[in-house]
Amino acid sequence: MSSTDRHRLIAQAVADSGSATVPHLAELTGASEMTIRRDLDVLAAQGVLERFRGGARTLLLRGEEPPWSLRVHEGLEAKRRIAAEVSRLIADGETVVVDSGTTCLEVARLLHGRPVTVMPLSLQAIQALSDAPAPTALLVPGGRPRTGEGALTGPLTLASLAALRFDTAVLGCCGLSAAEGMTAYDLDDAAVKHAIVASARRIVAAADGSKLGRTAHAYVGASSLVDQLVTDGSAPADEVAALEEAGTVVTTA
Amino acid sequence: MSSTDRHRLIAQAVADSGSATVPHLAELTGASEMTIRRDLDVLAAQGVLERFRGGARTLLLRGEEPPWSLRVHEGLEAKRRIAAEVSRLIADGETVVVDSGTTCLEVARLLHGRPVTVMPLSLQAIQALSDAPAPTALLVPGGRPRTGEGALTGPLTLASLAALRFDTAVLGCCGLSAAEGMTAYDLDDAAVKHAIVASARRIVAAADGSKLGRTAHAYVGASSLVDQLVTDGSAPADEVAALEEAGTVVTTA
DNA sequence: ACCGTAACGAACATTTTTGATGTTTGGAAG
DNA sequence: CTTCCAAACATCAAAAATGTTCGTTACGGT
Repeated sequence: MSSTDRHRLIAQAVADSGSATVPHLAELTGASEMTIRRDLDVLAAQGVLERFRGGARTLLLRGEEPPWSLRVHEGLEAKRRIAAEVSRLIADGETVVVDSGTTCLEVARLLHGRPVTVMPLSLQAIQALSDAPAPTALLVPGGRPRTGEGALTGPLTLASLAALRFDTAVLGCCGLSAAEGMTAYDLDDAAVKHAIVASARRIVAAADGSKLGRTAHAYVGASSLVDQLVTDGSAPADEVAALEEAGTVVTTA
Repeated sequence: MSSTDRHRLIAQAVADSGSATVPHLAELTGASEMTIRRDLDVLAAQGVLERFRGGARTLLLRGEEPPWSLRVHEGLEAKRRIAAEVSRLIADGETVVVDSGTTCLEVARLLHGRPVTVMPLSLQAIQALSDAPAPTALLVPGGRPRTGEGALTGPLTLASLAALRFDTAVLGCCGLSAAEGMTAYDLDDAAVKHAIVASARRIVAAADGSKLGRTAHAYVGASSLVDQLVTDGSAPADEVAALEEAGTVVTTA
């Protein structure tokens, strides 16, 4: 078993019952107690759980977004397929702003080396593009990165977006439905997405099926502001139909 | 011999005689020709040299700044000592802006985990601080990173600096002398340094001895704008005396 | 334009290095 | 006083670097 698999198993077990002891987790995973302790330290540093003497308790509130480290590896192929489709929609020479989030990170990775100008809104995506060869032009927005997430937000980010105009925006979203529009997990993020929408001529949303029909806490705008949606096979058909009805072109990767 | 040592040896040999053949470099380093070819590919990608069939020729113009990849490992201990001294000058709770450059990168590394607010002006430093735990607050400036260097410059950078005020600025410089003031390698960089100076109450310059008494191409300002200079034992005594005369507090690490 | 030689790069084998894991032991927390 | 923890060391596996071989490609001479 790989260490990330074990991490996921531990996080799951702790989240399910609220807490777990070191010996229990050692038996569950087949690893030694020392390894479990080291894993718990890592997960605690990621904000997934909280250590106490002898074990750990969960910090994940139901309904809240799970931390970045757990989301990256989840449904990677689906994200890659969606990202590939999004990348196909972007022509050489365009200027593109890429939102934060795990799906958008994959999009950024695919733009590596292509002759486009990219402004990514997360530290992870900036890092992925920082060693890109000549044809790719990187633009860094200002902002405060959210811990773990790496998503840039705040006045500096809004100012950077306001100072520029883009051909295409690649938006990730936490929730998207024809009825409730696009939603994000918190207001800061929603403000950034709003600024992105205002700065780009074409809005492409990248969202796996689980995001469709869902509604998160912070409202970004009506679904009609999305020109094109790229999703995967798990998208609910009725929601897709409703979005198409509202004027969004939907592509299934 | 480590691979970076060999890279440096190759870069040196090619720079010295303008060009070198693969067999010659293989004999010089004791490595196989295949390894030399792979090394040359790496160095070519870094912009250090240019491949031609059978060997490589240098791309380093005399007087021009050598590329980042060659500077990082040069005089590392001296840089670390200087950085440690700079770090000692920064109190907990301060807001700090850290310039680009290899010495400043070491300063950023030492601020990792300390209870300070930091805005680094290079991608490398941002990366070094991106996983910093809670007490450290990271602020990302906007800008266009220079390839290889990672130094952020341009209007977005200037705007980010103009929007903020800092307790302390840590400046790296290419040249510093009492007579000629502080100089940078190019105008964009000089403009950024100028903005840094305008946004910080206290200016700390970090420069090893080789920078003192030297003058680069782009003028930043008089040496008197530096409140405190941290340098090392290799600094020329007369230059240090002249800077102290002009009002700069000089510390030797 | 053709051909021979030398250089190149892909593929594989081998070595070195690095990172992860397990074990032991002294010390700290409850 | 018992249990848990973390540092130190040993061990193992994965990954990277390096060397070797061989088919292919580019250059120079004719």
